[in-house]
This record gives sequence, structure tokens and C-alpha cells, in this order.
Amino acid sequence: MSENKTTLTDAVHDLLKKAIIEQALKPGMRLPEDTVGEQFGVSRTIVRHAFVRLEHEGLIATRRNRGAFVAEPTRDEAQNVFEVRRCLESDVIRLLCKRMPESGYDRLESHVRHEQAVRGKDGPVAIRLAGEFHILLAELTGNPVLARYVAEVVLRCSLILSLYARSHSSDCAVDEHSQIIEAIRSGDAAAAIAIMEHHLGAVADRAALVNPQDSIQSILSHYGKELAP
Amino acid sequence: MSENKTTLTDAVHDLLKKAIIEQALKPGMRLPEDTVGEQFGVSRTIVRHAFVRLEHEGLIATRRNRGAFVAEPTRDEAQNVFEVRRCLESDVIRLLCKRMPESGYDRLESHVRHEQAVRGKDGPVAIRLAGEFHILLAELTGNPVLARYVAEVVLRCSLILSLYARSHSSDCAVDEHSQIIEAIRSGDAAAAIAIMEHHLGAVADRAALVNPQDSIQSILSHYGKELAP
DNA sequence: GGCAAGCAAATTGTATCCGATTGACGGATG
DNA sequence: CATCCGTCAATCGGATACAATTTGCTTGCC
Repeated sequence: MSENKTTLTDAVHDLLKKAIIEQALKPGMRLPEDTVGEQFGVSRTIVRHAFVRLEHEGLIATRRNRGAFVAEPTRDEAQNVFEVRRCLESDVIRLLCKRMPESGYDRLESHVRHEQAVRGKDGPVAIRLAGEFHILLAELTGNPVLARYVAEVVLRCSLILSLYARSHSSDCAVDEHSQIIEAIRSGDAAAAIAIMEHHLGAVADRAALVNPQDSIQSILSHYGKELAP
Repeated sequence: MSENKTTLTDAVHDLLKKAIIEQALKPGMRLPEDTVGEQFGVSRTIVRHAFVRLEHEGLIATRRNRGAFVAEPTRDEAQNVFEVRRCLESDVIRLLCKRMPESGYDRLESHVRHEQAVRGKDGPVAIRLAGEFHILLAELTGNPVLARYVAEVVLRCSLILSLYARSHSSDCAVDEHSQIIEAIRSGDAAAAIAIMEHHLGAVADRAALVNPQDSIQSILSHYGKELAP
């Protein structure tokens, strides 16, 4: 934590984000400002700034005078996030079918090859790459605003899957990524969107099916709110 | 500024947001933390927290050790925001055609009547209501995540129009709002989207046509970035 | 044995303070 | 006369200090 050309807040923000999406920090886990601060060797001020951003991104939730917690979306919230993701990624496809940049296909195929290289490994790298494919698609539209929103929902989806899905390993079938590329190349927006919907639908459905028997305290915490107003 | 049940940061955030979209704070205007803080009677800490959120929402831009400025989007950025807005609002229409809630039409028509009541007045109220129609549409989807994104881009569009458009008075033709409601009621998603696209397209085009001869320093400030890395 | 009230500890909300970086002004110099 | 460099004021990034609120535990009472 010695020298950064970027601001400390950014660094802490990125680190926490990474920790959350890699499931190092599990949903519902408490994040006291002091603890985080002294862990990274920074003051509470910095941590607090990072928390503001993370809360805005939906990755943590803060309650007045009670502290910050890693977000623990309900099924409803999760469905909402997935719905927005489907909408946004459909829009991305539509735009790409109209104006895919020259180097676009090369970059996409290169990324898919990268994904295939780590296929089967059930680690943080695979999780990250799977998400980054979708973020790369959004970036290729040339619209940074759209790309930021896509990146945000993709991240939240990672968090959601870590709550409700059993394993990350097959979140994004690499084959389907290739299919999406081909569909876009053919210029058939409807077909490409159909594949993407199927691709994302499968992920969302899988999340909805799993009963989170391994996180009893998570379930109870939701019911508990009723008794303690 | 005496008693708030919500946190001070929220209050400052809301106030600044309101000031920006009502053009009280004009794009490019400087926002020193001290000034804002003592103006609202709070410390710089609070202001900085509010700034973090505002920057995330694209309403202000901060430069290291130089302070915060009301966002001054370039034409490219503005086009990107409008594009995302078109995408998101089309998605909203699609969803509403499938599942408009019972009270939805009542609330929409009530809002339109409210808009007609202030028709012709070129004040902050008209600006706010015009945007809130679109935000209300998004909220009726029942998806808060989508609603938040729509609210964000609508706000940014307000800011953009205050930069590039001559007048806010005719941003949202109230008649077109009624047409949109009717199109959704008929269940014809394609038609409704077409109207919405036209509605938003007109606004965007108007913004693109106006040459901002009245803000030379704004133009130069953009070119100036090239010389001063 | 259970419940309510009250006290102590922990944690957040806010303010103030110090150091660092930036931009500007002004004088020295080729 | 233009350019360069040093000093200075302004402002932000970050740390620390204090106040307010919540929480959990203890204690006493029913």
C-alpha cells in the first residue's frame, strides 16, 4: 500500500469488488469500516468512500449506524437484475449487428480462445473471464455508458450466482459464446438475441432452481426482519 | 439543515442533483468542496461523499486536486447517453406491454393531466415533470433496478439538454406522452416503441442541431485538454 | 425461568487538522 | 522580449478526533 498513482479510494474499491465477485467475501458478511481499513492500511475515510461506490453498484448494502454488509439480494431482486441484464445485452447485440468494429471479431475470438484455455477449471479466473466476455461485447458497441451499465449488472449477476447457484464452472458455456459471435457476424439480430436470451436464461433459471440449503442464516435473516421492527 | 432522519450525505446529494437538473448549477461550473460545504452548513467530508455519488451518476466530473465541476458532456458522450436512454426506454415499453399493473394507466394519465396543467410554463417544474413521466413508466415495470438506470439517464439527458438545447419547454410534448400510453394499452409493442423512439429521437436531434455559439469557452475547454496533458 | 430496564462497549456519523499536489504569479536570465 | 524557474496561495486527498447511535450484556424484578 506504499505508492499508487491512482487514488487510494479506487484501489480499495477495486480490491473489495474483486474480493466480492470472487466469493472471498460472501453475501451477508459484515464489513466494519475499521477492520477493512486496518487490513488495507488505510483510514476509515477511504473505506467509507469506497463503500459509497460499492453501495451504488449494488454490491454492498449499508444500514444506518449498523455498518456495511455484502449484498444479499433476494430472489426478487436477483430476478430484476437478470431481467435488466437480458434487456441490456439484447440492446448490445442489436447495436453490434449494425456496427461491429473491424477488430471486434478478432478480439472476441481471442477472448474465447482464452476462455477455452481455462475450461474446466473452477476458479476465480474462469468466473472473471466468463463475465468479461459479456463486458467486452458491450465495449465493442463503442458506447462507454452502455458498457458501464452492462459491467455493473454482470458483476451483480456474479454475486447472485455465488448466492444461489451451486457452481460457477458452467455459468457461461464457451460454445454459446462462439455461437453468439457467429450470429452477430451473420447480421441476424433476432437470432443472435435468441441465443443470448437462451444463454442468459439458462443461467438465471439455474439460479432460481437451486434451493440454498447451505445458507440457512441467509434465509432466516430475511424472515427475521419481520419480528424485529 | 437542522433535523434530518436521513443522512446528511443524502440530503446534500439530493440538493445538488436538483440544482443541477434545474440548471441552477450550469455545466462546467466549478464546485469547490469548501464553498458547497459552508453553503449547506456541513463539513467537507459530507460534500465529498455526495460528490462520489454524483460522479458515479455522471452529473459531475472531478479532477485530482483540481476539484469538481458540473459535468459538461461532449457531443459524443451526449449521443451515448441518448442511445442508452433509447435502449432502456424501449425495454421498458416491451415489459409494460406484457405486464402493465392495474393502477398503471390511472397513474400515467394522472401524471399527464398534471403535465398539461403546467403546459407552456418554462420553469423547473415543467422540466421535472417531463422527466418524471419517463421515470414513472420505468417504475411501473416493477423492476427497481431498471427504474434506477432509467432515472439516471433521464437526469443526464436533462443536463445535456441544458447544454445543447435552446429551451426545455417543448422537450416532451405532452401529446406524445398520451400517445405512448395509448400504444401500450393497445399492446402493440412495436408501435409503442416507434412512438417512443420518435419522441426521444426528436429531443436528441434537436440537441444535436443547436450550435452552442453562446458557450465558446466550453468548446475551447474541450480542445484545451489536448494541449495540457 | 423469563422479561424489562439500564449501563458499557463497539461502531458509525460528522468535524477538524495536516500534508501533498496543482496552478498562478512574478522575477531573473538568455 | 520570450522563456524558464522559484515561490505562494488555493484546494484536495487522507488521517485523526470527537459525538451520536446502536448493540449486547448485566442486573434486578416479576
